[in-house]
Amino acid sequence: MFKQDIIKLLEEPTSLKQEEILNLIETPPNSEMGDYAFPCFVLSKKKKKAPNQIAEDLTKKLSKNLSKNIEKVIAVGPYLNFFINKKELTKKIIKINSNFGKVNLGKKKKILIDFSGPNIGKPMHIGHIRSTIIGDSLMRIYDYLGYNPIGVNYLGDVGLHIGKLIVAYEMWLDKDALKKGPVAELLRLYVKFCGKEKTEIKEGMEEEMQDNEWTNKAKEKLKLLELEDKKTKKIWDDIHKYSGKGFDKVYDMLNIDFTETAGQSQFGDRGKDILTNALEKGVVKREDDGALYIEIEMGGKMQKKYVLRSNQTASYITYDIGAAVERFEKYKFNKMIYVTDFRQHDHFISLFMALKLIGYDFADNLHHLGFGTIKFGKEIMATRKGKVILLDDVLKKTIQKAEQGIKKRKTKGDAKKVGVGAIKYIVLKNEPQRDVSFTWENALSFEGNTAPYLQYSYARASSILKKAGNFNKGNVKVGKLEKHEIELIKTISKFPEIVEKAGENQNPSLIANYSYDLAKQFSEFYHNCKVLGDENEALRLRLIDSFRTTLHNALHLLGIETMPEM
RNA sequence: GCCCUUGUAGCUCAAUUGGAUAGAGUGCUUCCCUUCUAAGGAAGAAGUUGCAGGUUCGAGUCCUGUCAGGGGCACCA
Repeated sequence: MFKQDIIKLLEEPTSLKQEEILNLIETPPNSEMGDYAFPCFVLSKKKKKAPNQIAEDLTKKLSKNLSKNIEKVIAVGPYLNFFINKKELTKKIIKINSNFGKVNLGKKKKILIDFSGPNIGKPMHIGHIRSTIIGDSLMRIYDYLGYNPIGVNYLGDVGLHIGKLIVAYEMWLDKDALKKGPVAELLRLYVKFCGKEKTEIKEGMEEEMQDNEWTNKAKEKLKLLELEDKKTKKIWDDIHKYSGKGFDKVYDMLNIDFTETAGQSQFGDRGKDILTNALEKGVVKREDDGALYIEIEMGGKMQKKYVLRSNQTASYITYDIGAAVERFEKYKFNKMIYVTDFRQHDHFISLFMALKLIGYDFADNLHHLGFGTIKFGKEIMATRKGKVILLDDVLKKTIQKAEQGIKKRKTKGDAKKVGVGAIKYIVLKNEPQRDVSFTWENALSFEGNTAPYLQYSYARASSILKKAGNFNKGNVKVGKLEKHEIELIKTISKFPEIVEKAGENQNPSLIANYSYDLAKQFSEFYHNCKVLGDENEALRLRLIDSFRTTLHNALHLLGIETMPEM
């Protein structure tokens, strides 16, 4: 929080730019050494002096004109260590309000985030959920940073899996089951179809290349759908409707909203138009058999990227081109982030290049945030084989476990908030691009670095404030501070820069890790500093209140809810 | 074959974007509920950061090579 003071102090004597200094400033390994540190190595070349000597010289210079917020500077070897004025920091921290962490960095610029995008007909499993939860968290982070985030849910409603589902729907649908549990019934149909199909697959044969009775049936249905055959269309609409119900239930439970939900199928025609125009301009070329392609540089070589099939039907990239252009026209976004599995990375790179070549300059502002796979045991989940862990089941179990805990301690906690929070946190605490393994043991663990631990520390803080009743919210005298108080205050003060960094790096895990650090600092404080009845009660109540606000905001950015008791 | 990505404590992950003694959780061995919620706190054991070179004041982090896992290279999505 007082970094600016240090930068100002260093600017003149080091003749470095403010930004350079900011990047160099770091935190010493432990707080007895100082609160901020400036390493002098960079200066040693310029000044042709040993860094240790420079540190000492600077100490003498700076000590003369320290600001109110900086108490002391000392040289420790080649480092210049600053001690901030803890009383001043404390005064600031106890004054924070619910806006703490918000900053108008984005100036209302529009960021469109494409996330979740489940395939209709397939249930959401613990693998899909990563895009959903990361995307939602990014929305919240950019909102805090003063951007205007737009969330788009791009439903996968085209492709061979739809054809398969239609075949299965016609043959084996159990209507009652569909009404009772649409998601489960659609999954049953899909798995049954794939089971039949599988028995006919010859070893080593790729799915699309297959020429077996079942796959052909599915392709047949797709063709009918494209020709707008009424009966087929009706089934497709049903699948849309029923799986939509399943999705809504999940989004509702997870408390996730979208600005817009749109099926991929809506953008095929637009994509074709764009490509036809580009063909006239010569950017897109036609193969003898009628397929359209665009030449893209990949890995140093020019490669053909097909954008329309020879039978003139749209492929994945055709839809995406249409969708990107329509979105840009509709929202005039400054930036768009696609949040999907990292396996699609090459696809998005080609998409961006294709758009750029066709002449859309907004292509420069498109990003792909690819995240790793969720593995269960050693295997990746495959819906096809029915080898899925349904999100529904995971949530049900965690909520149940939370209920037991609440019952045991006879408090008023909200089991749903605890269970949902636990799952979100598991997804968010890891860096997006890494693969993560899902284990039931982790999902049901509520101790240590977990959301329930964070919520628990919030509840404890709330409990103290409740017992205190009305407390002084005006000026409080700040006396001598104890070690645990100082650590907590310092951790709270870091929150705003963590939010910025998370936005910059499109990485919610930074906030998750920070939240844990914050809660841990509070727990240590809680065990070491008595609040009620203590001579520092007034100040400590204010401090707890600030802690609670900060943790609440941090968890809000992760989409995790808090409660006063649990 | 080409390209991307990951390798850190038994397990799951951090490490201030190149900085000071690589930290947490979990599991294991102990201690603390007459004290603001024990979903908690304290202490201990546990590491050649896959391996080998290089770059420099300094490398878990950057470069090269190598080994191992995962993925991509379709007119599939």
